[in-house]
Amino acid sequence: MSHSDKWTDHAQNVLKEKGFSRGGARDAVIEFLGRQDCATTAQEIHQALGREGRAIGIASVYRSLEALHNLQLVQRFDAGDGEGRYEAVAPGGEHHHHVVCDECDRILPFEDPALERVIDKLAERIPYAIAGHDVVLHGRCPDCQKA
Amino acid sequence: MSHSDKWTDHAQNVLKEKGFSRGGARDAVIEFLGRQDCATTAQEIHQALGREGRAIGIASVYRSLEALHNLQLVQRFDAGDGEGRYEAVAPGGEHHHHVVCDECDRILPFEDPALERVIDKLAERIPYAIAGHDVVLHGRCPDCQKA
DNA sequence: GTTCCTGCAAAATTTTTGCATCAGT
DNA sequence: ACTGATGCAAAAATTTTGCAGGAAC
Repeated sequence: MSHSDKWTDHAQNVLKEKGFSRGGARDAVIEFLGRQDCATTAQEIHQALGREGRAIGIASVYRSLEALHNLQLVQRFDAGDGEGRYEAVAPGGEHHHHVVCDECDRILPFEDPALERVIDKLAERIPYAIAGHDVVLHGRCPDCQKA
Repeated sequence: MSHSDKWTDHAQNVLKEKGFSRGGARDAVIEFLGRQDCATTAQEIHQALGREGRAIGIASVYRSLEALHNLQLVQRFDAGDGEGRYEAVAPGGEHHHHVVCDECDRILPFEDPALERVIDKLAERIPYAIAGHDVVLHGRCPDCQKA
């Protein structure tokens, strides 16, 4: 069982537990998210599924993402362009963050255990019940530095 | 000279250096940002200035924010609701981050030197020229935990 | 006087919602 | 059958853009 299968199964299980009925549109969104290795926008998901011959309504994409986000199965963040980006959250909590090129908008994922430790630690002294976090670095990618 | 005066002056100086002409709308936005202690949305800025009797066009708010952001005088981030939030960036680079309540959207700023150190360190091994960063924690605020 | 800023209105985007219909249970 | 998911279209909200008039230099 691959990593993505693990997440898609987990997501479907949680949805079933919460009393959701299954449907083709949300299944397609879940399957798509399960095989991405970085965040995608709702519009990208919609277009990609359309190209694959599994066209679904854009409203269903948003409704699926909303449901998955409410159940903390997907993480939402904004790379700085006002377009929401979504990605699967592994059940174990392992996850990555993003560096965004301010010129070409290219996004690179990265992970850093020390960063996670520091955030977990500072979360303890904040009076909120912390459920998650996003870190977005901004800068110029190697290609744009050359230019 | 207060902290906010320092930033507004700095911002105006940078704009002048870069060849911008001065104008009432952008002045109002800069003055407003200079006296906020946390991030505000473009719409909030527009409405607040209107209430103060200094109504300016919403387009000018966006154009001012865009110019200030390009010059790295303001930082933009998204609390998770798809509405961009902007705040002044101190010349020295000192800054804070945000915790957002997923239920009531209340935002609390916080700062953590250890977090800054870890981010500066990991930025070294990323092939981007890092210019800034945002950290957004998500959770439930004290009031929403009670409810 | 020339250039840049501003405001208004229109447009473009992203996201949400109403409603009829269809699929899952 | 009943409930919930889906698609389409309309609407809402945010942000961008064109253009004419006015302020800054």
